[in-house]
Amino acid sequence: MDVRTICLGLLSVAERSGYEIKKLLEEGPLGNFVDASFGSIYPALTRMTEDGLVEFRTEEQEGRPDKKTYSITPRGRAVFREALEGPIAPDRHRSDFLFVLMFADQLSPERMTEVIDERLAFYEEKLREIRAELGDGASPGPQFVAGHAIAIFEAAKSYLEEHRHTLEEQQNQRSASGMMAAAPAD
Amino acid sequence: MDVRTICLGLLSVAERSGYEIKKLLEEGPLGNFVDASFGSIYPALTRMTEDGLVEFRTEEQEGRPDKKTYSITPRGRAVFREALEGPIAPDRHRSDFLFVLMFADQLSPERMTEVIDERLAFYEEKLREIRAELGDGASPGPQFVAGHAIAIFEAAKSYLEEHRHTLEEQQNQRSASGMMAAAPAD
DNA sequence: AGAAACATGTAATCGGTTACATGATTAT
DNA sequence: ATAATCATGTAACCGATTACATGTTTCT
Repeated sequence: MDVRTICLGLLSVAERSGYEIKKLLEEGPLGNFVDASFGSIYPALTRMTEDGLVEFRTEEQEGRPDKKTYSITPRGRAVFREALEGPIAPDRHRSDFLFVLMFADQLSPERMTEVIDERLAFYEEKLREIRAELGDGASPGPQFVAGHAIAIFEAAKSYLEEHRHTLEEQQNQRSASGMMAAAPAD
Repeated sequence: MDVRTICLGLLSVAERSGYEIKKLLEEGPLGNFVDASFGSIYPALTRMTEDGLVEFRTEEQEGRPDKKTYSITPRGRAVFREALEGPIAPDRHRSDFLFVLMFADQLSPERMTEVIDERLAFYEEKLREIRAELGDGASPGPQFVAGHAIAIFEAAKSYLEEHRHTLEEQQNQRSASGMMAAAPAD
């Protein structure tokens, strides 16, 4: 999903400024699965205005740049509808954390404990965050997405809690066997 | 994690060619959480050879380009160790699927059913795939990563199965209420 | 006093993808 | 026959990130 489609989607629900779009992507349920920076949002909005997919109204403000509130045009809606009906690209879940754990046997016991504990703390905070946001008034779409985020964070957390010992036990063996080191098997 | 570190990691376990690295990233447990294309792997390997992090031995072959089998050098190992000890970037999970479901109320019932059924089929295939790969002989790291993939795919699958009705019921309501259409609330 | 929120925009850079180039062997 | 696997490499392109530029108000 490119930044243009993302903006179009958010604007299909309500009119918003570029700044507000960024905030929604940081804080909303979508925050966990979609991302875009100011440096991509503002140019996308400008370009889509040229293409007639969105239009904006300027609200004058003191002390700040004038706020540009964008709304989607009928053409924009049509383009977005096509995006919703077209093929959906597969998820891409990149995890440096899991990459690091792949090489568990090269980690010191302290490092292992550190990264795992940090991760668990992260999951807990994330879960608290999402549950706080999740007011009961949300419509089905956002509600579903937030719930999905909770489901997978919880699954990841439980898995880590229940299986960390498989990584930590090995650590003990390595410590126990002294300085034999050398490259382990695949 | 950049491509260089990824290659270094795989080479820290055993010597491999660029082609084999690509295959491991497609098929191994890491396949779900790490990615790199030939167009980035080959240049990375060349550059790391120049930097003395890896070295290669050429195996002559007929009918194909000579195979270059890379192995990690002590300096490469040191660099990789540093990467393992440095800060771990947060996961980035991008999902066009969830983006689309965010706008559930703009989807036709047929489309909704289609995307959900496709997704469930995808989860099932993916799970079969991972379980097939997951020989019992794997070392703790890879075993953990594969298990993690299974855990989150299963969680996602269950969540979708158990909550798809929240999206589909709304669809019925829309159908029932006729052609009232118009923009829904946030 | 200082940080964070509000608000938009541009330019340089960059890592990575896609497509191209080449071509035999093996499995379906 | 045709597709897939094996095998490396380059070049063009591209979307996006990061940093820069500017400046007030409000919260801590």
